[in-house]
Amino acid sequence: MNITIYDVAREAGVSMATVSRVVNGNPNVKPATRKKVMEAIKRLGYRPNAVARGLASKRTTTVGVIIPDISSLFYAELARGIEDIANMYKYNIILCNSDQRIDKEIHLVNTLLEKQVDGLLFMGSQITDEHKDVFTTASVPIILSATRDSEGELPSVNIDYFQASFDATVSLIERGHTKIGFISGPLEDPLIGQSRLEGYKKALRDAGIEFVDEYLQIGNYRYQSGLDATAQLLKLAERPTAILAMNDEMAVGAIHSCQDNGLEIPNDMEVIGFDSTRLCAMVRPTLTSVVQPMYDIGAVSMRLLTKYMNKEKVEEHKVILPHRIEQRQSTKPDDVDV
Amino acid sequence: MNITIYDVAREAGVSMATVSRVVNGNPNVKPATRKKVMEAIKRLGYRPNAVARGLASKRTTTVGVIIPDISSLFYAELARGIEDIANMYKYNIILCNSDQRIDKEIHLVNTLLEKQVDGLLFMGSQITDEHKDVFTTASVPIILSATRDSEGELPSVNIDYFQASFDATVSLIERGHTKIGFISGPLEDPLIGQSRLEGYKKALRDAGIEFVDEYLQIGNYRYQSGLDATAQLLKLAERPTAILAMNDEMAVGAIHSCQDNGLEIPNDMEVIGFDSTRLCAMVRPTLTSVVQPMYDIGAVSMRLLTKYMNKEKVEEHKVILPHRIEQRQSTKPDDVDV
DNA sequence: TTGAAAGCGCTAACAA
DNA sequence: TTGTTAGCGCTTTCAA
Repeated sequence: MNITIYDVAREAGVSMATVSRVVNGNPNVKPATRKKVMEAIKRLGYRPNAVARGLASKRTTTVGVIIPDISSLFYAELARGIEDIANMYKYNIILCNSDQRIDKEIHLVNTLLEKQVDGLLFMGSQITDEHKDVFTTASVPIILSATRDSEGELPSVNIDYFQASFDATVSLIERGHTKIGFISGPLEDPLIGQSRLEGYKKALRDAGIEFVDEYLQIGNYRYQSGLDATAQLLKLAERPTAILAMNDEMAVGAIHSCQDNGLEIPNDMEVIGFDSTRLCAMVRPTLTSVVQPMYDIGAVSMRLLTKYMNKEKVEEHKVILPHRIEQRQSTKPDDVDV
Repeated sequence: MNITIYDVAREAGVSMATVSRVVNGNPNVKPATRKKVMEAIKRLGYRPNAVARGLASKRTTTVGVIIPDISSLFYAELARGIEDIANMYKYNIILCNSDQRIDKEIHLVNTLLEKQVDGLLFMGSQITDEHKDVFTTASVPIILSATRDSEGELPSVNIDYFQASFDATVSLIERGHTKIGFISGPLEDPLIGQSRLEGYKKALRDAGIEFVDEYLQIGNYRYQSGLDATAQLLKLAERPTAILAMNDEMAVGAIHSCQDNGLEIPNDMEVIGFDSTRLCAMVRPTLTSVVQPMYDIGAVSMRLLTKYMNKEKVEEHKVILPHRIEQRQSTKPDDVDV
């Protein structure tokens, strides 16, 4: 059998309550008593049972994290941000991969709630009514991380995808481009996929440039799809002179595809990626990319969650983190005033 | 207040025990009774409390995972393997980043044991006596994943790092190289870092090639260090004609550094990486690399852990997974028999 | 096939 | 400052 708080109490000649106080750092204990208890704990090798504590106190100091795929560079970085802050506040995280499958997502939410997590961090694509149904059955706070619901009812941490994509497109237009290829991720995702496409379209519209259907290519965020999408673009009679890809991996594919076709970057083709992952430095020429602060999104999400869990006042329930464009070699240097 | 098993029992007009049986799929329940209970559960929106269950049953269906850094491509892939298999066996994982800091590792093991995990998966660099001390206080199985203890007492899942490095070096020697640069990770890590260096040295020795101190460069597994290490190698009077790097990221750095210096790959320099991550496809020329099946290491580790947790017979406590070299364009094609 | 009841190891009033 | 005690919500004998 394992050592329990009761064994420690007997060994130290005090009550369970006193041991509990010592273990939990309650100041109402005479130093001498505390010492006795500490010694008994050491002698017995006592290790408090967090499950029993959780049952009695109704707090588990554990939060659930539902993530599409931890093996993706993007989400791994985000997860690291979450875990660092969780760790700072003495929480542990139960991490679950959902593969963006709705049934799995719902199932995981239920499982995590059964496990009595103190809060939930959710990353996914769309928030359906089914999601909202489970969410409302939860008695603990839930935060959307790099994910939004269309009505914007739930607390969330994001960047402004529309604006980021808009800005990147504008920066290309300002360089004189009118034929801009757009390599999107799947459009099923209404709030990231769609928003970014809308940002692109808006920038064109603002500049009086017509949207050309063939310039829109749908990828799957993988290298190969960037390669393929670009091959399609290059086949067009009126081929684009610049490409905006919705993540870095596809952008690297775009660069290579261009190079394979004898184009020189950035002179024959300018390319901008998205996410500004480490990958940007690992390609020649290096990749200009929209910085999406993934680690920060995770960290801020977790920080926000701790506030909800502690029932602190939260003034901003929907956090938008800033983005910017990191210039590297796949775009021409900005004109410099002399 | 939340709905408890007692509420369901009353609603269904049965005892708590019967509800428990239904919830746990115990067959000794009359179908009609089961139906009554199921309906009551649905009506009340009952959600079993896993913490209470854990306390009563002494099983949490949760395993602890201690990983150096989830944001590393290598470990993220491994973690995905772990989680997939855990999920398959209905376990959840509590994931913790250790940053390879011993004090943090020890602390995490203790925290996870307090949380009553049913088992532990440990990834780190070296297993010190301090590690072994905590490990022995655990009453649940612990498995080392991509990590080994020098004495080889604990169950573990690995590849043969010595042999992998040996094989890669031999393949270069067989291509006629005698001047082979070796970009290592930090050598503090005795079982991965050192083993691989030894494999390299042994291959040279077997071929009667002398080990040249300057050909050994120490990196930190990041792109920049591959760039820097290679720059050093290229400065040598007798510069290498081939480079073996201990991960893909550094190998890509090596490729770029060579190209920056006007060398053509693979003609002027052959390069082999390690891990065979997706990165290999994302560089021109594509990178030949030693395949270390990271996902599988995670999956097999978790599978092994389930066996221990179920007290099944395990014939092989130390699993060595096969490795191989994936030929791509950074090495010259093998001679083909006509 | 079902129910009664004794814990699991701890926290948190409350009392002293 | 310390102890007593009643749960927390469930599983698991044991008996019926």
